[in-house]
Amino acid sequence: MTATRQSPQILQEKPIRILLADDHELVRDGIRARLAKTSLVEIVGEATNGREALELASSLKPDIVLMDISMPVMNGLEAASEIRKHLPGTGILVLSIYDNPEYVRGVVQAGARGYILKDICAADMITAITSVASGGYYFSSAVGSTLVGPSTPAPAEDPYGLTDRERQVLTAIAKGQPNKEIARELGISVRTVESHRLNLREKVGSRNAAQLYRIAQELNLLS
Amino acid sequence: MTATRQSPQILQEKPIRILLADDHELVRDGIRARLAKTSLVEIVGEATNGREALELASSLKPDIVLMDISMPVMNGLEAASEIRKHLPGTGILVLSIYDNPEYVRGVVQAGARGYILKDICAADMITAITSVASGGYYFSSAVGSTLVGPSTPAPAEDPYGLTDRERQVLTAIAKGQPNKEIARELGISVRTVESHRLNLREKVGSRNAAQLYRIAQELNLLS
DNA sequence: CAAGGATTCAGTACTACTACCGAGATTGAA
DNA sequence: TTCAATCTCGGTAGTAGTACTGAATCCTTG
Repeated sequence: MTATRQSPQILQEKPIRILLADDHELVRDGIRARLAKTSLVEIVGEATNGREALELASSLKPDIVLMDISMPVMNGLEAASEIRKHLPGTGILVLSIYDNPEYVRGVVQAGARGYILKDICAADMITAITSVASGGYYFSSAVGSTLVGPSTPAPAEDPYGLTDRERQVLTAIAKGQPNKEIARELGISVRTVESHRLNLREKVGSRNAAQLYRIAQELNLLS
Repeated sequence: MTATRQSPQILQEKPIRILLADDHELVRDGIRARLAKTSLVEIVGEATNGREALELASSLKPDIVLMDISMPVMNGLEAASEIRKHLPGTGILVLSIYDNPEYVRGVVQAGARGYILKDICAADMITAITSVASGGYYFSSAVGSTLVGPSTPAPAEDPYGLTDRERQVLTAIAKGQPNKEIARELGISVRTVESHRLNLREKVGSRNAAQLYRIAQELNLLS
């Protein structure tokens, strides 16, 4: 319930100590150049992979670890959860090139408190760092929206190649309606419904009605 | 894909224009006092309910609307979605006393880009405002963690009063196993499984196996 | 110990679903 | 037009689940 917060208070105080972790020197150079412009932050160390990040975080005890997800030896995700485990006070800010919702979720679950894209401008990057350092969460506009909502409203991919009619029938089955009722509702014979049912089970590879519910849900056919 | 961003760039630039919306004068006074300390932000208007906030937002075109959720006439949730609809460029930062995950989700779905608690310190409030003004998302540490994860891992309430054995059977049914198989697996007779099945359907009020899947899922019995 | 719930099992009859078979009508693409 | 897919419907048989009744065993709680 209570927020653990040792919050290094910012704004005009002492600089936020940052550990940089990215396997590309070019990226590190870029970040360093950007952050050099302000006295709000100070880079206290650099790592080129996840393991190194973890070790340096332990010894340097930075306020923030700013790191890439994809790194050799140990990726950012693993590194993040390790850091959270051993150094819960350290804020983790992930820098990524992907705006994939799944990535964002994964990263936050691993313990990161922020996710920014590499096309972020200098000012926003500092804002993000400040946010995380203050104990909050920060997300770039392109990825923040993905955090909310029922995970994936999913445009509903259909890997099974179901037909429209089959989808109708499947929906009814998932609602628990018996064939007779479905037939009445769709204005077709019970035998036809049975046909659809059989075809459905064949297509999705399930043994019985109970399993069809799962499929229906997978395809987002239920309200 | 591309982030829409008209980002008023911050830090040492012109102040962020804020519209304050809270039905309690005391709270507004507090916020005003806090924000007066910095030149980064400027309060351009105040509203005491959702409708007023919407109207003032339209006329004043602030960078940020900082508002409470619970307000008379039109609550913060409705106001947020209206503002997003009519003034998509305006950042909405919600100030609340509740750290309820559902609230946070709802608020973000309604269009807010930040959620902070009223016990936030002045510096963090400014950080939050800066974050939202820059096009990002900000969440207080106490609520940010609720954003991630499968909505509700739910400790699985059981409104049906199922017994342990029944739960076992239900799990198997939901996996699509026929009674015979369930019987073998649990080392009991098929008739017993049928009994459990019947009792289950009675307890949860469903007509057939397909519907039991839904219940199983509701109770979080599936991996 | 008595009471009650959970769990176990059985008989009987009926309904629903599954597994094959085949086949006509329609439609859109090659 | 020919072909393939979809949607339609039927026969027959077997399997699975539903609906009702009744009852024995075990375990816990009063």
